[in-house]
Amino acid sequence: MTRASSRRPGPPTRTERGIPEATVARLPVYLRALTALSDSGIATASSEDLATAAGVNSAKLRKDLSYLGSYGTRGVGYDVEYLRYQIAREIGVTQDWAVVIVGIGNLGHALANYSGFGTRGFRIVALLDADPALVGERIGDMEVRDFAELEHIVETDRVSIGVITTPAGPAQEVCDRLVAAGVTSILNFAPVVLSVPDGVDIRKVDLSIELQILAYHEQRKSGEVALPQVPELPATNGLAPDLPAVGGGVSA
Amino acid sequence: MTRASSRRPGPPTRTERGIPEATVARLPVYLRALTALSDSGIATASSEDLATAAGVNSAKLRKDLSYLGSYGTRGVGYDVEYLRYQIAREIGVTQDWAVVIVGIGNLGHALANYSGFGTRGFRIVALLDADPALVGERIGDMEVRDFAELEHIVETDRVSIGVITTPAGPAQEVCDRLVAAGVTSILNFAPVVLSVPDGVDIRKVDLSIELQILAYHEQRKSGEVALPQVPELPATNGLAPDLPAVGGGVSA
DNA sequence: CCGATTTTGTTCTCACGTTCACAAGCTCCT
DNA sequence: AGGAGCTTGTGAACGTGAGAACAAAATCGG
Ligand SMILES: NC(=O)c1ccc[n+]([C@@H]2O[C@H](COP(=O)([O-])OP(=O)(O)OC[C@H]3O[C@@H](n4cnc5c(N)ncnc54)[C@H](O)[C@@H]3O)[C@@H](O)[C@H]2O)c1
Ligand SMILES: NC(=O)c1ccc[n+]([C@@H]2O[C@H](COP(=O)([O-])OP(=O)(O)OC[C@H]3O[C@@H](n4cnc5c(N)ncnc54)[C@H](O)[C@@H]3O)[C@@H](O)[C@H]2O)c1
Repeated sequence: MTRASSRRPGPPTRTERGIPEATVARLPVYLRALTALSDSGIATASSEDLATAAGVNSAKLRKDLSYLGSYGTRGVGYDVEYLRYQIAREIGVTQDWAVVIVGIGNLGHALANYSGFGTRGFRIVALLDADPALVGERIGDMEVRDFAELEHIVETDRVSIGVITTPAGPAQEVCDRLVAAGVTSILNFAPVVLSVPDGVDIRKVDLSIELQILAYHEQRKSGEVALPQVPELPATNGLAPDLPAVGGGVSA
Repeated sequence: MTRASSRRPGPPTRTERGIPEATVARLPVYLRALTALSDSGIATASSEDLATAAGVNSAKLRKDLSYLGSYGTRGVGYDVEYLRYQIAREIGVTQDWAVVIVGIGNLGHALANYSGFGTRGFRIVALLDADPALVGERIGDMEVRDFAELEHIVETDRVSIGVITTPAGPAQEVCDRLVAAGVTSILNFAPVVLSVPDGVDIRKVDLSIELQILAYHEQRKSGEVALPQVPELPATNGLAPDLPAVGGGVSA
């Protein structure tokens, strides 16, 4: 099977060319914490200070940073500006990435109005929508353009990141168009599972899911160990035979 | 959280009263997939079908579902309606949870206008803002109310979930007020690390972080193994001595 | 120049999460 | 009725991540 892939028997994945995904997800948090410290005029910070600012354990922070290299000074700590630059470089936000937003409804408007992206390594180069009534509307210093211009814009501005804020229905179709146009990273707000070819990264932001996760824990808090729990399994079976009459009998 | 852990030394965490966090985070995805199947008039689905719809591996899906109980039928699959109800019950969205949104700016407006929460187990009971100019504004069938009414509303409507969409500055203060008022679950959109007492759950949605994670992978794609990489470590040290002259000498 | 002190970088161990693989169990066909 | 064919539920192997602990390096005071 996958035995042929055993290159290094002893050393466990040296730094080589890969930072653990869990670490990658925390680097932006450290970056933000460092920026805050820098803005406060703090020049040096220990792993303990940084960990507190980032809301993590200091051992974890040190291990995370160690994947980037040895940027601290023992007995002293980390130079805030220097480390900030190193992390920004590692993430790739030392220069701006061009971004298009597709679907300028409620959420698209909010994103278009948000000023926080420009200061964090991203530049919104186009707001696209398929609705002719929206095309031409000005939002800040930008104008909503027709979704048909996608391919042209992606090529001209070398866009590699796309944000989908359309309804769930057209999301896959929009996604396919983005990929075909050359976009290789997608941030999806629509509540659907998008499928993309290899080589394209996709991340989703789903507010309903976040709330439902909170609800799960909330339920546990109130009921603690109580919970009606319902007849977990009726001794024999009784699964398919008797539907629990929740949403009414489904046709089909 | 890590309190009552050492109860059973031998058996590996029987179903008891705890579903792995990673599984909890996927249950809402399964719930949505089941709802979609149900809407399509499909009465039964195999783990393979479900896994495809949810965008996960079928073995993972089966293991996840096994934490809830034995709700499938071997050789057949899962009854869509039945399983949907069981998951909804486990998550706790068989009845609605009351939610307040604090900070009715760009993002707050978008959330207030969103109709998707009501159908997924949540009921927005109040839109709160500290800005007198906003108070009284109507959004859909709701009216923006003064943040000062928070305590009253939380008590009256038994609110347990709060959403923070204020700027980063006042977020911790708003968070403290929410907690003091009795809210025990918080969804935070402000780009800050909030600290809350034990017993309060907090989740964050951070768009800049999502984009930066995409940027990291994007950078890897283009440069592959290239990347200027910069003098990773100057042979000796050279860390603290020579600041990289990025932000100039800070007064610390 | 040396030892005390501080803090990093790393190693080790344990816990958690994912995937494979297959016996157990169900339905349907002959 | 009995076997063939599916599909679930789960034990076991494997991989990743978290945290404790500590040796290695750097500063500072004497
Ligand atoms: N608004 C929220 O707070 C919120 C919360 C959670 C999730 N979401 C999700 O985010 C997405 C957007 O939500 P919204 O409230 O902004 O919806 P919306 O209906 O206000 O906006 C959707 C926009 O997409 C455009 N659009 C539709 N089809 C298109 C296509 N094929 N190509 C280009 N543009 C197209 C529409 O013209 C519209 O302007 C939805 O999937 C929604 O489920 C929104
Ligand atoms: N808009 C976006 O697309 C977007 C994207 C990413 C992150 N965010 C974050 O989400 C948050 C909200 O963004 P926004 O664009 O809606 O900001 P915004 O400035 O439009 O709205 C903030 C609202 O909060 C209210 N507010 C301020 N202090 C308050 C207090 N103490 N109590 C109650 N209300 C208070 C303000 O009156 C205002 O209405 C910010 O933290 C922002 O960084 C927004």
